[in-house]
Amino acid sequence: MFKKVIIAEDFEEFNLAVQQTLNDFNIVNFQHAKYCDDAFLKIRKAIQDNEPYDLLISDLSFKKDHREVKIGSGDELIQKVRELQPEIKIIAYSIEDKSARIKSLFEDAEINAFVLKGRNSIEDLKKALTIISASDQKFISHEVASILQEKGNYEIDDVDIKILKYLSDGTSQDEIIEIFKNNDIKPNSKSAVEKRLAKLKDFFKANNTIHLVSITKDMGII
Amino acid sequence: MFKKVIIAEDFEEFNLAVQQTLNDFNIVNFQHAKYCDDAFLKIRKAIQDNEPYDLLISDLSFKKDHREVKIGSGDELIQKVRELQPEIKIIAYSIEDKSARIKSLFEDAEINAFVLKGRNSIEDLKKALTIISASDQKFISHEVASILQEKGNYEIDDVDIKILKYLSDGTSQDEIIEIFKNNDIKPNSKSAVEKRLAKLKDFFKANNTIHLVSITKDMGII
DNA sequence: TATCGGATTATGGATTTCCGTAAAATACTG
DNA sequence: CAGTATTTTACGGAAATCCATAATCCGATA
Repeated sequence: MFKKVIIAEDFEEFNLAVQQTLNDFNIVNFQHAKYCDDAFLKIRKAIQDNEPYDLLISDLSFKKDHREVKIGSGDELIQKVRELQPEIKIIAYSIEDKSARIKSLFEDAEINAFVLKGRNSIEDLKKALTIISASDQKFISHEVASILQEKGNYEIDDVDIKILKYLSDGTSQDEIIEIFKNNDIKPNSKSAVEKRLAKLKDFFKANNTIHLVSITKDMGII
Repeated sequence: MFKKVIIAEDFEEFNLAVQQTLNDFNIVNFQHAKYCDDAFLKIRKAIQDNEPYDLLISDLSFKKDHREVKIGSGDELIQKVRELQPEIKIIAYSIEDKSARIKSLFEDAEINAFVLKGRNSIEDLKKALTIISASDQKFISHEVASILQEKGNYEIDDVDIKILKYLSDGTSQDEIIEIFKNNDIKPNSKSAVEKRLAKLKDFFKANNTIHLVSITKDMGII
């Protein structure tokens, strides 16, 4: 079982529950941070002191408040920690159930477990701890397990997302093309953008561009 | 202080924290429900037994799962409870920070306190309990307090919302007009809908309709 | 009933988006 | 290098939306 754990979680309620769970596993050496920045600093410090953490339990969404932060989301924190300390085990612990985001966590940041906050999340957290401490097996809450099997959104690339984001931000297609040209983004012709939008509308079964933006917002893609 | 409390909250973590807080106030007679339906039944039963609750602490968003429910959100639960038992005190306890929703809770359902889940929510919960048990004063977490002062969205009516919802659902303006005509919704001409959209875009400072839908989605209006 | 004001509806032209076709550029293959 | 395939770009007409103006309806009031 894990010896030294760090929790990144802004809500007291979840912190309390996680700590209680760790106690149940007789893990007493843990710390928590309410901001991603703090968590990252602690992890780096621990490495320097040659006493690295062997598990990170991190929330994904952190509330913004008065404090200015460098790392604003758990996704970023996890990514940076994975680079800094590749062998650390990571549990994402979040209410997030958007497939795009979870998928990218497993594929890009290579998290070891995803525990969905919900009616029985503590149970899941215990399972995750048991499984990933004993092996390199992954764990994912069953409510969202299916999304890992989903045939990929691999057809949707970075440029598509950019277009969608700009659209949802009130930018017209003409303006987007201008921006793309000024920033040397590769397909930047009127018809290329139009074609991509047509493809996206087809893919997401959207009736029109408004619908498309609405759908992709709901799915957490933008 | 309150004698008999019911908590409607689907997350174990929050239930635990709230119950601990009640214990701190020496409130021992409380129950909790993970589904709105259950909470409502308990409240009704308590009235019939002549032992009504004097406080409801309710979350707003409840996760959907396999179980079929009649009351799907805290907003609905609160509304129904307020009708059933007008004198009960109600604390909304939620992560929700969309002004439209909070405002309507105070104005329509006349909740007594709104506690925002966040880094210091337990502190706020204690304040709310103290204040509303002793008087008819309202409490609202300071992070969202400002929105009650906001000049109203009173310019936006039911038809506006309908239009926005249909748009975000992929319906074209022409189709919306058709639907309005078939359902005898009062302004149902091309230009009336266009005029309303122009007004909304002006109000929300949206560049175009896509932007408008995106903004109103973010604000929780649709 | 006459008239005023506000809201709704009608109309038409400018702009933007939509969508199909075709040319041009680029990549890949033998 | 020729030939094929894929991607990007160009063009143009159809459709939808945007926007300003004008006509019409409808309730309130004296």
